[in-house]
Formats: sequence, C-alpha cells, structure tokens
Amino acid sequence: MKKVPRISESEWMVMRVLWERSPLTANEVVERLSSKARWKPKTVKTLIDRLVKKGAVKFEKEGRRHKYYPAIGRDECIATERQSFLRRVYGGITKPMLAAFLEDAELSADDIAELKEILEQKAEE
Amino acid sequence: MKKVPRISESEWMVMRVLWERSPLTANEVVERLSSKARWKPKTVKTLIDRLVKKGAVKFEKEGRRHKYYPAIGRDECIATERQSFLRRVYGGITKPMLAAFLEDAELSADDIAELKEILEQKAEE
DNA sequence: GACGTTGGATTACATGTGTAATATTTTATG
DNA sequence: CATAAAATATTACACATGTAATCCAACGTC
Repeated sequence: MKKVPRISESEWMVMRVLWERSPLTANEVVERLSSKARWKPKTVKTLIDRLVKKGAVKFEKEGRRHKYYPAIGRDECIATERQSFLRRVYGGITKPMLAAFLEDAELSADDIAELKEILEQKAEE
Repeated sequence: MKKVPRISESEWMVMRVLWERSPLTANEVVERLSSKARWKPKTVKTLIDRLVKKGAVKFEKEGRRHKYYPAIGRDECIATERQSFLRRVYGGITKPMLAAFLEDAELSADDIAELKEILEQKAEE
C-alpha cells in the first residue's frame, strides 16, 4: 500500500478531470476546468506541476507537448480523504454522521434500494 | 446563517476539546490534548490564539487567566466540513460515496434501523 | 517593594496553497 | 534562418499552517 500524497482543494479539481479522462495535455486540462473554475491557464499549469512534483500525476512527452495522467488511484485518494475527514471531525465514522449524509443526499429510487441493501447485509453480521 | 471560519486540522483538535467541555483555561486545554497530540504548550496556545482571531473561540478573563469557550457550533462546523469534503472529492454527495461510508461503518442494529428509516422517508419524496 | 513564576502577547520560520507573471525553450511559418 | 507562437520552466508573493521560542506583564512571596 503506497501512501498517497496530500492533495489540496484546488489540486483535487485537476485530479478529478484527469481521473475522468486521460492522458490530457495541459491545455486540455485547462479547457475541461474552464467550466468549473475560473483560473488563468498559468494557474492550472502550476497546479499540474505541483501534482507532478508530489507524484500524483505523471506525463509522457509527445513531441513538445506533455500528456498528463494520474499516477495514483482515485479510490485510494478518496479513501484517504474520507478517513482524514472522519478522524478530524467525528473521530471516526458515526451513525449521526451517516444520518446527516443521507439526509443531505439526492438519491434515486434505485440508489435508495441499493443502500438499504447494504444496511440489510450489515444487519445480518 | 453565519459563516463558519475555516478550521485547520490541528485547530480541530482544540475545538473538539472545547466542544466537549468548556470553558477551559489554556492550560486545561493543553492538559486535555496531551493524550491526543504531543504538542508543546506554546503550540497549543498558538492554536487557541488563531481560533480566537478567526472568531471560532471566545474567552472571558477570570483574574489573569482566560477561560476559553467555543463561539461557533459543532454541528455547523461539521456540516461545513462535510460539504467541503464532498464537493472536493465527489463533487457532491453521491450514491457510491454513501455506499463506501456505509460499508466502512460499525453500526448497531438500532443504528441500521434508523438509517433505513431515513432512506424510506427519502423514497417517498 | 524586588523578584521569580506563570500566563498571555508577540515574533519566528519553514512549508503549503492560491493565484499568477515572467522567462526560456521549442516549433511552426514566412 | 529569423521570428512569432506556443508550451514548458522558473520565479513571485501574500496568506495559511505546523510548530514553537522569546518577550512582557501581573501576581504571589519574602
């Protein structure tokens, strides 16, 4: 289990686009972020560079352009963030916290069914 | 709805002890944190000062000592963190994210029943 | 009342983050 | 080939954060 680096709020936006589709050139990343954030291209470039330095993103040279792609898994990063969040705020996963999440969520009927399924499984343990 | 300030990871530890019991003197906070973190007293004092500056903590003078207490609610702060986390990581609350939480959780039968209750309520909407 | 002790106030300093601008290198074009 | 265009690399700079140390003021003690 390799350790995932710490990824800042802004960097997460970059990671999200790369996880969605990659490899991408810097400009493509800028393009895909333009709807989500109003950063100057240079700012996005800085974020990409920092992610490369942290080992979260790698690239291959294709001609003079670099094609960037994630070097770490989305699920791993999410798990790390989730745990950090829970430790910080609740000191662990708690029922009130889950209740709050569920209340806030927008869920389809299928989603609800699936989550109930999980709960039923747990009830049997 | 007043806006809660941003609270850093270390600051959260301080807030947690103050939410648990307050008011406390700086030294009492240091004392209560000593099992959780190995910070020098001055470090804890700095964290408290920053929280005061942010408006997250207030104090009253009792003789020459200050008695500190939270100025913002735990639940509000948690809600803010939760939303920040979700926006960052998932771009909002999603079913897969909820599923991951539920899978990880340690829940009693009552907890499970209550959560199912919430889901059923949502199914009716 | 001088003095040490004990808290609070001020200052420190490296690293991270948000947000870019400038400089340099590579490439396409005339 | 010279030069403009484009991409990458380097530099910038203020504020946040982790982690304290030092300075100063009030209080109790002799």
